[in-house]
Amino acid sequence: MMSMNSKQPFSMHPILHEPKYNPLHSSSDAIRRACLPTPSLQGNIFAGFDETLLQRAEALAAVDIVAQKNHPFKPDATYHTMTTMTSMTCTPTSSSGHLHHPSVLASHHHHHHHPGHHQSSQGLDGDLLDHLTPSGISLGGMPGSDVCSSASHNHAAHMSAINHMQHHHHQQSMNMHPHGLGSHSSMGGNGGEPEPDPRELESFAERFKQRRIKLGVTQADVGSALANLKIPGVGCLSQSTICRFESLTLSHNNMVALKPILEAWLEEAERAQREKMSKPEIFNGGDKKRKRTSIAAPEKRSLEAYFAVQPRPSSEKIAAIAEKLDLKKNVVRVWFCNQRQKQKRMKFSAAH
DNA sequence: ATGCATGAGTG
DNA sequence: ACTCATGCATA
Repeated sequence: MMSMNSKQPFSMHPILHEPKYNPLHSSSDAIRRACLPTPSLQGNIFAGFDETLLQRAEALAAVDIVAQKNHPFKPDATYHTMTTMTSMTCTPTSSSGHLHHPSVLASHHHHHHHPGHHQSSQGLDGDLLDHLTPSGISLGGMPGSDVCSSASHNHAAHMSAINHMQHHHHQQSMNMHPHGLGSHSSMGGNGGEPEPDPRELESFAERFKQRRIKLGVTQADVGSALANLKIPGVGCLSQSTICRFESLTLSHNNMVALKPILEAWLEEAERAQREKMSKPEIFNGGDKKRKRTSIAAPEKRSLEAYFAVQPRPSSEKIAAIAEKLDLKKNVVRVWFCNQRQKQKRMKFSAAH
């Protein structure tokens, strides 16, 4: 047995590599913040009261529970993060596991944005959550469970050997200023990936998937195989990322950054296969895991309702919401972060 | 295919 | 404390 080889054990190079993608596009416009499944609520909230929102959400939630009798787990129970030194990273579902270093695929354009706050509906949220405020809650009837201040982040470090190095400034939406329109692509430092054209990306993703399947390779395989390409600054990627690439559920910049890499892999894979075909030879072919928190439907509904009113609640509000829903503050915070990311993607794809 | 989570980089 | 890119775990 000799089998394969072609695998490199390690490859850690802290290369700082900056993929530069032309800052031009910036085509993300069309900012619309409401595409959540609770349109009816949104409209009314502002008109009248905040409490309504909550009660509605929770009432619905309650109904939900009863109706479905489905309450798999307590929001709180499922949470544990222990990656007791999980070995390395990439060991997807099938075949090959290499080391890698995810990284730098980030693209950066210009940067600026203002995280802290902005936007309309700011005054509103205040009202909305007023009830939630600690004082309000106490009265409300949830004596409770403390948890309020608990930073609660039990996750032990999960040191994977991964080195992320990205470099990004910021980009899209919000603060892009259209001045400089006459611009053209590439001029400053664009050498490889010319157009951030959504159409092109879309068709590429589709072709990619098709060719990948033709090669008989899984998404996970692609992810780990990337490390074999030895592209500076590029290690392997997860099945998740490949899947998201194919389904266009990554941010535009992320898609643009990944495209050349996956394209390179595809070419290489097809070339390798041709080579194999040409010669009739042989071939060949635990620890503690992190537990994923599962937010129950009722809580999720409430969160969505809050999000519709205020996508960026303050820390205090997050804490209040967390207590109210009996969730860890960190879980709520992360939920909002993920929700924002998701919404951003949705906005983008909706615009194209 | 997706939900929740981590972490680097940035302010 | 946020955004963004990614990943692990899971439905």
